[in-house]
Amino acid sequence: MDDRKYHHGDLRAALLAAAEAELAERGIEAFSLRQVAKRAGVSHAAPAHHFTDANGLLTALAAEGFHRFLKAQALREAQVSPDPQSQLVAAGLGYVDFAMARPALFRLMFGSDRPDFSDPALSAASDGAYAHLQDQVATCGGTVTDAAAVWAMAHGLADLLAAGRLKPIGDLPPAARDAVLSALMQRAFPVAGDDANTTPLEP
Amino acid sequence: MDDRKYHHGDLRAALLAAAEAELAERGIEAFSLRQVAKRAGVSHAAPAHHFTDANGLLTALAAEGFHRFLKAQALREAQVSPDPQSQLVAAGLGYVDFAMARPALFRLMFGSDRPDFSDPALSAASDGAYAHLQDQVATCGGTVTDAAAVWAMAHGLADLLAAGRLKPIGDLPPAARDAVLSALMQRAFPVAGDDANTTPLEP
DNA sequence: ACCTTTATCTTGACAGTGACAACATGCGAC
DNA sequence: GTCGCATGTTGTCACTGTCAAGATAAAGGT
Repeated sequence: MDDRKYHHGDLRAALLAAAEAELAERGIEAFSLRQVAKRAGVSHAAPAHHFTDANGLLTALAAEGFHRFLKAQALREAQVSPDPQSQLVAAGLGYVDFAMARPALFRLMFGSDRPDFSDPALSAASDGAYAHLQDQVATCGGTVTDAAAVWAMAHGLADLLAAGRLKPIGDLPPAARDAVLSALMQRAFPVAGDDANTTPLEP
Repeated sequence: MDDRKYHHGDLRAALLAAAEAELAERGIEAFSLRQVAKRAGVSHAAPAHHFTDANGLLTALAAEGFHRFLKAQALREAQVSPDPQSQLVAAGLGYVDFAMARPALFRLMFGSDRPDFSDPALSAASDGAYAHLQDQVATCGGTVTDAAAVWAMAHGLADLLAAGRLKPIGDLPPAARDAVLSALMQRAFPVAGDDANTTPLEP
């Protein structure tokens, strides 16, 4: 019944999938390379040929995570009107979607020292996510500080919700939750001309 | 020269201090119980008598962290006028202060599965921190949603700054940074009567 | 076709880790 | 004083990540 061949064919992808499953089930703190290998049905030293390190695997996984991260935002953006403000809020909702759907992966990407951010693939993926935000804020006519505000609000909501805090919001039905989150996102970047506290903080 | 006695005297406190130092130097991912014991000058199994587990030590450390966390906020609050708005913003600055001063401890408290939050001491400490925020927002006449907004903004800023992201803000000189952070905190909770986008989200 | 090179995977070893058990020490209650 | 028990130690076990050496098969040259 064991139809595995000596050469797996696409072990790299299989290991990434196994690693993500392990991450989701065990959490990042209990992550074990040998366990991942066992899950992929392969010897404990096999991963080293595709990812040099345990951290190497996590680095690749984080990079893949950032691509899915952008995809989650794109999904939300496609569902609203194309005006810049709506797009920005939608991206924020996608940010939270991702964090709640894959809390362990989210934590790996934003709250772990293990991924090597000097790795070209991860660095590029990470920078891409930041560039997307920056673009959106710029399109809205916002400053660097505005970008920081939006990012901080989205990230704070995402991180707290992923950690199971903020229950009053996390336990809301999806529609109601989206409404609250949208309102909160808009606080971070009030539309221009609202009132005094929206005067640009930077020239 | 080794004047240590068989019974340490206050090993519990020494272990907590050693653990915090290890956490700061090695990071949470490389945290090792045996290393902590060695640092405290004690055998590898000694910690088990004061904290049952490695996680038990981290739980106690997190609890202590929450107390310092509140202290960092109190420090800021004492430096501004006693009106509720200023106090709330000051608490946010204290939140960020703590995260930047002790990023590893911050991560242990807010982004780790290892501390046991069902532990009475940690639970109480954690609840205390949340209660403080809730009180402040209530004093300002804010709703539960307002509390979430303030919390998310402060937490997002703190987490991103602790992770070394948000460089444009993190690299600012303290005074300028405080100014920006204060402005961002105020976005999360615009003073009542500002304009339309501040209409309460909840009755 | 055959042989060589190379990538892929396995087996075996080693030091370090957390947890447990068995034992040593000495503080404090009586 | 001596005895109980909290406090520390030593020894061991299974597990982990990493490295080295060997096995297998795919690819490429002749």
